[in-house]
Amino acid sequence: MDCENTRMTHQRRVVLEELKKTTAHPTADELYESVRKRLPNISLGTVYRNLEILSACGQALKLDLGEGKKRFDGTLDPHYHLRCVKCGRVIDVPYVPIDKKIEKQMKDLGEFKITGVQVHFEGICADCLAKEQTH
Amino acid sequence: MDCENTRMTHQRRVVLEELKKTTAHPTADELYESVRKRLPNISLGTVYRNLEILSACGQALKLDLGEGKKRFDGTLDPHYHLRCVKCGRVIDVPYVPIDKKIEKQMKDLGEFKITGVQVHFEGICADCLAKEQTH
DNA sequence: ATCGGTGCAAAGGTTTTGCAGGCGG
DNA sequence: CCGCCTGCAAAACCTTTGCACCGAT
Repeated sequence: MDCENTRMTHQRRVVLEELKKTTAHPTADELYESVRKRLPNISLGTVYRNLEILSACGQALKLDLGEGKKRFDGTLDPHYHLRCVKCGRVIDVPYVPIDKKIEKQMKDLGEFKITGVQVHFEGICADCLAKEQTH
Repeated sequence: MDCENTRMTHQRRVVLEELKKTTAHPTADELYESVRKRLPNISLGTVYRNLEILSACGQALKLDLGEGKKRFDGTLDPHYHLRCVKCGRVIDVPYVPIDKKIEKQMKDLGEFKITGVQVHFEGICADCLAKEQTH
């Protein structure tokens, strides 16, 4: 996509700002709700269009954790994600350089060229672990 | 889900058989088309319901590679998947035990309990690599 | 002034579901 | 027989898109 000819409109700026404010990995609709508090007239379509452009141009990450909807992330530093199977929350997992290891092991296979790896974890988050111990 | 009280109906059997026939990782709709050749009256809803039950009960795998639709896999032996960014095909990648390594490294983090890892690759398949060299 | 962006609403694609009848164990 | 399963169709969701107007550069 052509990232040169994009304009930083008010709407796009607010979408990006709201996304960077949170670590909750909001869906487009969730972000729409929080952006709407500042821009009551913004449309859901605009939020989708801006999230698409922002993620295509490297200013945000688009995540798909198999929930049937996409999530977005304003944190660009390398990290992984864990989806809590109890509460559904998506939390950040500190980066350890496993991508490279995987790719290195996989490179030997030779029948295809690997350009990227998606890694995400399933598990139980700290809050839900605590709840389990209480009961 | 309760896998004890499920019945092996004709439709369910054919869905599973057709899924096991292929390594193409069909979507629900693609599988519907191939099942329909044997059961012309089956409905798409039935295919969806059976794929849900079969994957919940460990007789098939449900894949989500971020395409906006799910794929299904009748091969239960451990293996990974690579989605070709050129042609969109999903091909099998032989298993090397990286899951365990990742989990081991991640276990030390302690703030959450990791129960599973999803790993999938992006790249260029053998066919598309061959085409690139021709041109 | 240009041309990308916006709001609105409709449409698109995938998946789920309510219902009445059918059939497997 | 009981109760899971089916076909059908509508609905539920998430996301994209056509259009006319607006506004960033």
